[in-house]
Amino acid sequence: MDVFALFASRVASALKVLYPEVGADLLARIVVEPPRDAAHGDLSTNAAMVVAKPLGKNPREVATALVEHFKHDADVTLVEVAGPGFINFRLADAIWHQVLRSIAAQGADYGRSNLGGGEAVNIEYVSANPTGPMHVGHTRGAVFGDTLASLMAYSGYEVTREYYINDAGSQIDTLARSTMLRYREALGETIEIPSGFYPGDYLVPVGQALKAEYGDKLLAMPEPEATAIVKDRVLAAMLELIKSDLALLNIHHDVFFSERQLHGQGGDIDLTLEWLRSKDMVYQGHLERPKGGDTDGDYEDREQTLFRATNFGDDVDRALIKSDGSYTYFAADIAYHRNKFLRGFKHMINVLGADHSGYVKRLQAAVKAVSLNAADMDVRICQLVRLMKNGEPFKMSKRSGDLVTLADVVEEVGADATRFMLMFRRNDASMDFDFALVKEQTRDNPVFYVQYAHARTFSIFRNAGKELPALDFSAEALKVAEIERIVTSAELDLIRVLAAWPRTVTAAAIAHEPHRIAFYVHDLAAAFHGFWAKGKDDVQLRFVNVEDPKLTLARLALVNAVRQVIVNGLTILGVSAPDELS
RNA sequence: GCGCCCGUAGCUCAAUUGGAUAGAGCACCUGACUACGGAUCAGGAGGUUUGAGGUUCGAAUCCUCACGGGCGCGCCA
Repeated sequence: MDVFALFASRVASALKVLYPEVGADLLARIVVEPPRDAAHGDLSTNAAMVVAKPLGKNPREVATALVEHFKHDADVTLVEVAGPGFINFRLADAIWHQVLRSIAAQGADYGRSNLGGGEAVNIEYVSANPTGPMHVGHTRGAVFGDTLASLMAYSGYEVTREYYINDAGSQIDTLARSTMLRYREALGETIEIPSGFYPGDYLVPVGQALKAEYGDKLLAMPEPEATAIVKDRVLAAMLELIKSDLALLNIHHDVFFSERQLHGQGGDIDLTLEWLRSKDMVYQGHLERPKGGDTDGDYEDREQTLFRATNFGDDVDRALIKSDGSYTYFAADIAYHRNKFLRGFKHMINVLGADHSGYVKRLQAAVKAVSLNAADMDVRICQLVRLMKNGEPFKMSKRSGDLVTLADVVEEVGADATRFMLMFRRNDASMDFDFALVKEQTRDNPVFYVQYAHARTFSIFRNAGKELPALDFSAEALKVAEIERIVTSAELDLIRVLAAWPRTVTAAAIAHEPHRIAFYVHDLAAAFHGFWAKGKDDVQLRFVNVEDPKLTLARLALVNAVRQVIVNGLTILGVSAPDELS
């Protein structure tokens, strides 16, 4: 049950009765939301202000008519016009009791919606080059993408989590050559790693595995043949490395899409270019010298094959074929996104790092072109994460191959804290990640704070079992608890927070902003801790009342609802909800 | 030079996507432990939302221009 959605439909039908001429487009702009200031009421709507102008009426006049209408609604105890034409509602306790019952009935599904209507959405995230282990820079996008995927799935979308493997570029040749050196090293040679090669020692085991499998036979082979073998082996090894890094954060993709499979004669890129040509989206032309960017001085004015990206909102048209005749990275990417579209995805989301912000427009142009505007592409940019320790920037070693890795971070602070902290911030602003803070078990640390709230619900049940050993508080018993006994404003306020969960999820899913889930869960934890502490001042507010088992049961139902919603939120975030903290 | 993102309390961040008096935590000050684990809570103080215009019933949010910070710019990937 979503109280806000319920009243949104009541407001809409009231308007239809009062002003039949109001159209659907206008109704769609009406929102029913909690007022910023709780003193204004439980619900607030802008309906009168939205509708007044097109009707040629005064907002307060419309508001007054609506207020009259809602005076007959049994669920409303107070309704009034405020400010320029807001309508504020105060709801009857019975509504909040219904919310509590619906949480008990729906359990893990409380908050789940059919917003997406089962439509397929492709979410591509991480897509780090398969040339080594994941470093900390990849971590934010990985967590963001994975959480967004869970959020969308929870909101009724058919989600595919996808990873694009950039295994076709020249960096892979370099990777293969670097691995070849490690292979020679495994055979006993003394090696020196030239600059430009990958120096990381994660390639050592790959070289050893090649020795174990081939002995020294690779040295005797013609180079192209040996390179092909090494490339296959090292790519597979790097992919396993990345998968195991991601697994540390419980991140698992459904599809690993190889760029290599797009290349080759008659491959997707060939077919895509052919298709683009048939739609007149490709031409031969010249590109302007990049302003201020031609640092190498290797710009050469020549005629080349260009994609009409400007027709789809990009700043300039983009090259598809390099001077050596091979395809550009972007050409492959167009083919890749056409592939996504042909697989049935009309909604695509790409999660990229800040260093790819310049790529957004052309990516969106590509999707518009290959789908003839039938598909949409949202690109979410995750800004940089600055590692901190005790308020000081965490200095990373400049020695290459010695970056802070994802695995380092998880080992240091754990998967839960890593995930939660990275989601406790909008994605489009840079953030500080303080190692020391995340390990503290205090109020300062939001991960701990939320998990403690969850653990506290369990301690309350444990205590209830001790104080009222005869009381049955199984799930079945809680479902038939006398919820009506819950009447104090402190308790009802807590239910009000619980009632906001469904609309929080929906709004977050529409905006593609999973961080809102983290903030909501934190708010709920605060409300719960606050209520808990009231029991210290006022014994009557304690959850367990030995003299009144029925009231106790009703309050345990409230505690259980809080527990359930925290779990629902943490599940989307991919953070565990422990029963007790050590 | 151009594009994208950001600029909110001393610090780290929110703000229901255009809503009412801009809110939390930290730090600072004051209070609450014979305890449903106080690993918490209640309260105080702290703001010209970088600046200047504009749009409208209404702006931190949208538009324009400055200023400051970050990331980019190509036939790289």
